[in-house]
Amino acid sequence: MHEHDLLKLENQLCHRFYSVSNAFTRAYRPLLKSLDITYPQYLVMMALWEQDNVTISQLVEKCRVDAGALTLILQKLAQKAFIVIKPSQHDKRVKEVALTEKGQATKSEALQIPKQLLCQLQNLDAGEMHQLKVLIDKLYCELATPQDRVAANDS
Amino acid sequence: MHEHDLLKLENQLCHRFYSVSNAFTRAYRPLLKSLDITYPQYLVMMALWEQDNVTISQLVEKCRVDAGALTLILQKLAQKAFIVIKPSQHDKRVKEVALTEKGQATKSEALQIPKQLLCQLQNLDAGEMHQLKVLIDKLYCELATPQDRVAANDS
DNA sequence: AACACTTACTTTGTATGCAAAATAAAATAA
DNA sequence: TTATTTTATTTTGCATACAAAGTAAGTGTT
Repeated sequence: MHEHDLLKLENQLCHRFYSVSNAFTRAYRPLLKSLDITYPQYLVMMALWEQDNVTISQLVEKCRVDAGALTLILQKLAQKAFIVIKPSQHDKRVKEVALTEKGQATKSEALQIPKQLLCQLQNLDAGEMHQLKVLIDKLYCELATPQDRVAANDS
Repeated sequence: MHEHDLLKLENQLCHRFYSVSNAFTRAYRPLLKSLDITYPQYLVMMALWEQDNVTISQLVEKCRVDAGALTLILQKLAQKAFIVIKPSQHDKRVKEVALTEKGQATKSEALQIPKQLLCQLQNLDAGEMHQLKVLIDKLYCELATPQDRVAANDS
């Protein structure tokens, strides 16, 4: 590849991720509307449906959401009564996040979301989907900062 | 895949794009610092280095940046004297964006950016990189809204 | 126990991303 | 030509993303 081409938008992997990531957010918005949550809030809820009663640090690691942003996201989810945030008994620095009954009940509604979205992606077969995931995971490991990498390998 | 697994974070393609896209932005930040531009501003500059004297609509289409956000991004770039924005003679609705001498000169410095970032991605060989691009492009076509899709196919 | 050090989280300031409404100007219809 | 509709861009309001600074509460050392 010519040096000149290195700066072409078409050749940037980053721009593809930028475009697709934003497209995902837009695609999820109408599906999430009935649940009254945003896409980052949905990520947090998915993490909690998988494992309840976790600390904020654990959510940061699992969801890969910025800690500062997560503070606000959790406040919103608490306002909407999906979760409860309480300080830990053992360590007052730590806060534990737990699903409310409403939060747990919402999981069954949310099951429709991935199904509806997958309908939009019939173009990719299961093999391509898998390959994409493998390649992206490989990419993330190199791209992430050393701290992120440690966290990613732990899981 | 069990229905229960559909909501696992690990199985979400969207979460991978979310993580990697944000990781890219963080990875670019230190590299772009010496140029005094942010990552979205860098996307716009790349588009202009490829084709100068374009309209704002053309930049929206090529960069896939939100039009509302682009207004601010262009104002920032104009403040820093990378570009000049002037209304079109023929159609007063349209604005044309042109690189200044400083903006053009910055391209040679910017050539270092992709090189430095590729050094962080030695894990992926050229074939994998290509495969990744192909799969992501395929994905974008399905994921984008009808309007986006039209624009993507035009290019 | 007093000090330094680390951890968990929040706050702050700046920069988008997005939908929807608003503006202004051109194109089209009547 | 006047009214209607479309197009190009900006504005608005809300929700992150991020780095860096700040706060409070444990830990470790001496």
